[in-house]
Amino acid sequence: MRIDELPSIRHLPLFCNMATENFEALMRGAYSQSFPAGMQLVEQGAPADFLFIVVEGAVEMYAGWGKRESTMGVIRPVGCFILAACIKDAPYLMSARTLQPSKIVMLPAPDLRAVFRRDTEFAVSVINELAGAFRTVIRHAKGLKLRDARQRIAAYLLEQSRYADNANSFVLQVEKRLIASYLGMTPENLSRGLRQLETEGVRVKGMEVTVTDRDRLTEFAAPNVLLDGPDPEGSDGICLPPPTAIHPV
Amino acid sequence: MRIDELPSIRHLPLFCNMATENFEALMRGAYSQSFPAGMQLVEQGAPADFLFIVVEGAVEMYAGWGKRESTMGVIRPVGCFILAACIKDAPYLMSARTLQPSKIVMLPAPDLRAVFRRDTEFAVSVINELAGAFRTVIRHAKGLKLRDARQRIAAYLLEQSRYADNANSFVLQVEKRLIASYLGMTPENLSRGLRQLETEGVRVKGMEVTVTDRDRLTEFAAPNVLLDGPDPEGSDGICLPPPTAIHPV
DNA sequence: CGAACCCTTGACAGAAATCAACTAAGGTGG
DNA sequence: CCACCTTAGTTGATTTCTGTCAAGGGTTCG
Repeated sequence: MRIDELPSIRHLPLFCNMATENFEALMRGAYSQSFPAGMQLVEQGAPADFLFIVVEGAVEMYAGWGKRESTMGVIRPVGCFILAACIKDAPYLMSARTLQPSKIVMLPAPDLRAVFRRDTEFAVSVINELAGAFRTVIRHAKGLKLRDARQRIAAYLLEQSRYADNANSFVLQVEKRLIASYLGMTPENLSRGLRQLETEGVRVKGMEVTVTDRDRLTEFAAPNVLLDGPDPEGSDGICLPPPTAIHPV
Repeated sequence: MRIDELPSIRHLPLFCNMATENFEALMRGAYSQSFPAGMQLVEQGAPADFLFIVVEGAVEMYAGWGKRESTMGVIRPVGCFILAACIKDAPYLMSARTLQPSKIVMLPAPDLRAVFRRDTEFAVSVINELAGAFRTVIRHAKGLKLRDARQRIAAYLLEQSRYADNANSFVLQVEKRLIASYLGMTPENLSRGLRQLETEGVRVKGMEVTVTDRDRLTEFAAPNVLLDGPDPEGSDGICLPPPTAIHPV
């Protein structure tokens, strides 16, 4: 475990309130490793031996069933994933692979389970992390069940705009086929949906999104704190990363 | 707070490991109340003032968006709901209403948050509850994204059969329109789906389900621990209650 | 007995997946 | 540097699935 990664991990909501002594104990058992893009880190169904922390790069969480596959989210620095499986000592429900060259820290799950039993502040942090992650997935499930494909796209774009300080122009951070999978549709359908949304106040050209009529788009998507935010509350792999704003000159 | 409900609550995984002193402190602030069927207990968006515990009866968790509504799960005795919102001190993401006359215990959320800070065993129980609930919703979301409607129905019936000790005949515990909503489809579609599944090894007549060809149904549904169980891991309103088996004479 | 309400069925319209073809961009290797 | 290959994205044609609307049967409950 290299020293230079410790501060950024220490600042994670999950670890920032625990006793230094316990944090250091936890980190003594940690591995740090760099992976190329496209490397599978976790296979769903495998025993949860490690908690993963993304220090650099990006990791896609996805789930498979037979030949089908669906993106569940993307983890960016600094965030952790598969916390719940480690706690329950149960098989991972999602697979993970790097989208870019990434630096990953792995904490042995038994150490994790031991530490929150003797560090209340850490236990409280874990509780908050899990409660937030739960709420994020509930929102995701609500979106899938209550909105149709075009409404999900519109709400997603509006949410991305909000993350980019309500900028009217911004750049998508991940491939469209990944966004499509995350939103529960095929890439073809996302493509067509984006085209159709041009009449609802948003134009997309390549990776660049421009909100042309915010009121109209807002009326169409009917965004809602109970479905779209205000903010990602937990990091356990159930949302996509925020975009970068394009600020007008 | 009546004395006679305490033992069953005390036996909940959430409370069974905490210090008696802390449990009693928690219960001193609790209200117990009986409600008729069809009573709305919680409205999504409201501040999370209470943790709810179902002592008798049944409670439906559902979410709405505009005019649409979707069932997220049913809580039966003895189970709790909206734990995550109480912990985050954030608005409820789901509404709740009684399906039957029900006896409900309500714990003030601030008490809850105070107690797990000073009772590590309780904190660990909360962690396990939330981790389980998270995994249950992830499974639900995976099912929605990876399976089509008929496959979801088949998997649901097979899961119900498993809960009924792998009985080949059992009785559904909730209205079909509620099951339909939970599975993310209209009642009409569920009805047609059930009809079509007669060629895949299961027959449904009224509320009674009979598995006529388990191998065939299993092949069709391709059930999987990463999607369907083994068991509900958390109770926070994201699954439907198990059926009762009909044992052959 | 009537009034709801649930469930079912049919007919239809709309949505989404699939299949196929084509473009464009990026990377590789000669 | 260019030819080639791979892959993401788009578009169109088609089929399949799903929701909607409407009607009728059955049940429960007042």
